[in-house]
Amino acid sequence: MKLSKHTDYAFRSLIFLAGQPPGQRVTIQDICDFYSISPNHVSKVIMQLVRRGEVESVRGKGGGLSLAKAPEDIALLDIVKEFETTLQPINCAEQPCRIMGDCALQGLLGNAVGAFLESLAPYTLADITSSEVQVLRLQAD
Amino acid sequence: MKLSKHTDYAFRSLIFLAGQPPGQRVTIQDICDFYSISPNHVSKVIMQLVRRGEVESVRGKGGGLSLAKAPEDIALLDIVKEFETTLQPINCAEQPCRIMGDCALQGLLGNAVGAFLESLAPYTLADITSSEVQVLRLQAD
DNA sequence: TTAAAGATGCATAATAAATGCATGTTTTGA
DNA sequence: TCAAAACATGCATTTATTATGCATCTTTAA
Repeated sequence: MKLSKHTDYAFRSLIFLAGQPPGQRVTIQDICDFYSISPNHVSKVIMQLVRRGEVESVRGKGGGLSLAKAPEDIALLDIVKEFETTLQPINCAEQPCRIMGDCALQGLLGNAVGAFLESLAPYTLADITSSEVQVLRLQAD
Repeated sequence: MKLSKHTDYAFRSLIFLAGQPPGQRVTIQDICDFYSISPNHVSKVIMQLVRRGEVESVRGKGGGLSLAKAPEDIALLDIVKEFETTLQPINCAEQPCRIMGDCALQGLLGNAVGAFLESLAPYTLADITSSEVQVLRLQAD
């Protein structure tokens, strides 16, 4: 029971972007250099965030990335929902389980996932971006 | 974010065993026939349950499996904990993340997993074994 | 003493995740 | 206008994990 690296990279990219001074643009390369991760994946993750409206991208020379929303307006829950391919703990339907329909397990597990998500619901990007993180970028240069 | 088939098979095996009349023994083959799943995995899952003391196994001719405890005494949470290889949603430590220690994400996700587990905590095998399931075995014969 | 049935280890296959490479598109600035 | 920067995207490859299958051993009752 773990989250995918897509989700991980999405969070890290957002944290990095949130740590920039206002108006500052950042390249995918910057993000990857900072965390020592592969540009290929990050690129795809960022694209998804752009399409969703959390990140703004400017193409061409001098372009780069920045947050399209205030950190307070980016819900962690939305990120998890976007990047997790499945939130079903057990799939009873593919090659249907014989006791399906009469089995209370599905319901209980569904509630448990619900509790997981609910627990994240109150938080936004602002809650996981400390002031210290903001300094890191500057140190990195 | 999903549970492994090990966990799935463990639940299903337990449900099947709980559905037997008292004193009745059942073979791994019976379980696999009933659900149309592979004996190899089930065999290993059952072994783990035997070692843990949830299932009793009798080897040799005429042997088989039965519950070693009352369904009320088999906590669903214990099964999940046993069969899930990891309950860490994100691993910040392997190739350490640069903002580790300063990142609140870990804590929030940890709480979310906690909420997931807590939600399962009140329930036992008895809660997911309806009387109707008990009939299924008989129909299968 | 044989056959049933659990116990176990190893090998293979399937799936999904992660990564890398190549190329296209947009845009700025010289 | 052209070259370089930087995002955008698709495809191929690798890796890791999960799942399955096969072979063999051990136990035990009939």
